[in-house]
Amino acid sequence: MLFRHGEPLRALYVVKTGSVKTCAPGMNAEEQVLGFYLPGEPIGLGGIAQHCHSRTARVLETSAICEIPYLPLTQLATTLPALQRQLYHLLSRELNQQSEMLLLLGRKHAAERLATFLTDLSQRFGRRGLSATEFTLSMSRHDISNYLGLAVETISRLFSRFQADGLLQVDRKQIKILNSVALKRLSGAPVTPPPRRHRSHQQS
Amino acid sequence: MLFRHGEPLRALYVVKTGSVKTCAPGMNAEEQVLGFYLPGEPIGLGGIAQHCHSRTARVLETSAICEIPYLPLTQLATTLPALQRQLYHLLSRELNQQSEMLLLLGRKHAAERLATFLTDLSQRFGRRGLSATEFTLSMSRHDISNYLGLAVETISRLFSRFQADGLLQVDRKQIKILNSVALKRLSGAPVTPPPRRHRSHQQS
DNA sequence: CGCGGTTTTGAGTTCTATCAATAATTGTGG
DNA sequence: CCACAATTATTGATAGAACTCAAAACCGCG
Repeated sequence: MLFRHGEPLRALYVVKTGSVKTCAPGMNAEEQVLGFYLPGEPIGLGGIAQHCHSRTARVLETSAICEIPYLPLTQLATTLPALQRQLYHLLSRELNQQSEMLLLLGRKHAAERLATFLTDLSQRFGRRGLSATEFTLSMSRHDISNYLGLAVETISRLFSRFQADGLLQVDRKQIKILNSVALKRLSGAPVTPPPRRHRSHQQS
Repeated sequence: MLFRHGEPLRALYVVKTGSVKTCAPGMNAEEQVLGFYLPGEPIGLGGIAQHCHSRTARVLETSAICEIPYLPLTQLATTLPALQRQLYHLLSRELNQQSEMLLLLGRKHAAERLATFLTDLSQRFGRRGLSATEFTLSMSRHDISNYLGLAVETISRLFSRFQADGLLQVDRKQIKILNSVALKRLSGAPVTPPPRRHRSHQQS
């Protein structure tokens, strides 16, 4: 564990290799997964103001983490406007990512959520020079389900379905995206909004 | 409308009287409601880094809004560390509020969501010296449902149910909280986690 | 008073959670 | 290294929560 919710903030962190998840204490025992962090991504921004961590950060696998001591950073920031701006920028990026999650949790159904999750991961891997179509999930199905607000079984079923539909090739934690276009379309607004016809006896 | 998503950020705003909602463009035409702002609460923080608004802000009723020009503010902040810190603090508060919403949308069912929403409003009114038990909702059922990730009909039914259960007294937009304790308990982790028994023929 | 909009209520359907059981994988000690 | 236990993942059956469609009730307003 990198740090725990509530601890005094001694440093910020950047993932060098491996991956990290951040969690907040949920309602009933189980904590809520709030984000996954891949190489190059900064962790702990949310605690800057309170001088204590707002999340708990756990590594998902053997990882190399770069530690940025907090005090020197803020002191430097007071004299370096560019650094100051960069910190704002990172904070604000976090905020916008969370807004995306609000949209996902509030308006998307299960398949859209998983598709969004996978496309997002894909893009982030791609941005780091890694393969955008073939990667391994460092987090468990359980973590994914928690993050996406679904049941583990739903995630499992969706992986099976996506594979059956030729969107993915899934082998345990190894993912290969076969049809990124369809996946992306599925993740956002489907061109044809699910034309659900019930009351089918009322057809004209 | 106060400002629109994407516009250059000219000022931050603080609600003096009335109320405001912020929205982001959703997937299918309809935009997603991301927050409601009551008197005393600051709007527009999310855009600080990009120098442009990340949300659209719409007033919900006749309101008095205080405008804080952006440039002077940031310039002042570079020389006033206390102001700088205050800005971080507000940004970070926004972040934590959103985390709460992630929890709500990801793990709570409909009744818990509405109960959370009402207790939150109640507390915020109370903090401003207004009645915490009796207030009027400035937003439509539709806005509430959008914000909470539910259907309008569900909101309506829940208001009816809460009233039938003696939790609230609802008259159109007038709300009177009759049992704030029960409401609060409902909003978080119920003491007895919903003991749903299906397969009831298997009872011992 | 009649009209558009919002809210409420009702009926039926769908999606996803839950329960249950099995299979696959990982970890552990002999 | 293998057998066993323990976790994690998959698959199936069922139930329940919430959505959709539909229509009525209610409200504000010209």
